[in-house]
Amino acid sequence: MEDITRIGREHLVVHGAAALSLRAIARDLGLVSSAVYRYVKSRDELLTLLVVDAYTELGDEVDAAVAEVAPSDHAGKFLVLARAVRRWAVREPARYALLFGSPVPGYHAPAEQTTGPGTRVIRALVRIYDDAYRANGRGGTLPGIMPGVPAEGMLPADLARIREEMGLAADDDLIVRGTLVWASLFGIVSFEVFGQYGEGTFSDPEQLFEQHLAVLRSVVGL
Amino acid sequence: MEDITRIGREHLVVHGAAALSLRAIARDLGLVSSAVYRYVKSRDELLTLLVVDAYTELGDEVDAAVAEVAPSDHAGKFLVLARAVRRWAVREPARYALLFGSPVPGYHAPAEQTTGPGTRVIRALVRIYDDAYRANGRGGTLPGIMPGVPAEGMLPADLARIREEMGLAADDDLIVRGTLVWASLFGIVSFEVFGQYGEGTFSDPEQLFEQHLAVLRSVVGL
DNA sequence: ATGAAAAAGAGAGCAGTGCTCTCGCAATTA
DNA sequence: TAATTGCGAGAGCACTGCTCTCTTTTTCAT
Repeated sequence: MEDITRIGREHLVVHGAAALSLRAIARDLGLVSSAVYRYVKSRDELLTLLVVDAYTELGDEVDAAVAEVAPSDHAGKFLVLARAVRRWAVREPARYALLFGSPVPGYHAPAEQTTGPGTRVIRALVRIYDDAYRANGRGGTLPGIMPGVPAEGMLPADLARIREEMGLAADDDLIVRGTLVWASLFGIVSFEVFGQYGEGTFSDPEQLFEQHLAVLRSVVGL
Repeated sequence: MEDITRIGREHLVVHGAAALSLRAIARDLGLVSSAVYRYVKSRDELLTLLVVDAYTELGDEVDAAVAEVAPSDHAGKFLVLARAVRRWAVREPARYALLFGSPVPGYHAPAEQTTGPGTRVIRALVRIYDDAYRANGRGGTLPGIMPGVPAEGMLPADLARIREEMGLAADDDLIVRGTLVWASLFGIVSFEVFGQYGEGTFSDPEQLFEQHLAVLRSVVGL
């Protein structure tokens, strides 16, 4: 099993997510293709294995980075979290694509196995926001939402449910801003990893990333 | 050729990007597989065709939406642009994934065919920022970048080149914020389309999107 | 140690894929 | 009318996921 996931990981980084082939893995293992079906029920199950594996490694690295920062340094925790995400993504573009790119066709990750490791980053992020909110209050540094867009529809109920499920103190506005910064973080990382900025547009993506982080900090009041 | 792209588009929306099969398209056309190779050199070329097709449709809809707004209403133009992007993405998730998801394995879009239509949205977005900057100046509504993160490395040179190539008036800070909002926009759209928020977390994604837009407006000073 | 049970792998085979080749028919053009 | 060109058919190669049966190896209890 370990051999299969190890070779699978290698194939992932070399050939990409959707080109993952059980037969090729079997060849590398010195086995015939049918033999690996003893251990892995299908290609989808192998994908799930690799998804969980990737989520876990990303989560471990993010947690380790955040743990290095003093508990009261909320802004510092935010920065190292974001940098840990980017570092992992740049180092492992194929596995990043597996997690945050287009869903693999015909494959739907089973929620019961992937939601746990798949939510580690956002849970760490939310904890940082909420700790800062509890420590400093609202802070007053947040640029105000433009008037004329009150939360409508089911959104307030959703936010209340999220606050309860995750045991948050943050108000609606901060939760909304938190999800925005969360999605923005992966948006800018995806743009860099997937080459959406265009070839050679930014010769120093890390510098651009740091500038973006500085703005995102102010968005969420850190 | 039109039939091929049409059927290809249909297959795209039904089966997804990487599952695109020339043989299946040939079947739907009542042809044998080798016959379509008269018109399309390879599967990759068909993908390029569909990529350009999708970029063009997205660009057309964005441009049409922006053109409906009064030239002086820069914030309104920004909002309708963002909504047009989201609307198209939600309506065409498979084609959106083809453009903004993980790159299809083994396929590299030829720049000379895709960069033109592929940059229409960002060019429209940059034009909005820059028009607003020219009309209102810096505005002073932008929350300041936190101290300690001056632009370093090659970034200032890159920004200067971009300013010249696109004929911009905006200063470095606004260009950086513009790219951030650009990436953030596609980040939040991707999260919604690719289901990264989690099943049922937000029952009204459009409301969340509107809240995010309101914050993004303030990020770029609109 | 022996014999039964379980595990592991081999091999064939089915249906599908991208793609290349040759062959034949049909339409167009000189 | 004759030649050229365009278009489709069909076979074939190497690949994929996956299922089936068969054989070998290992494990374990007696």
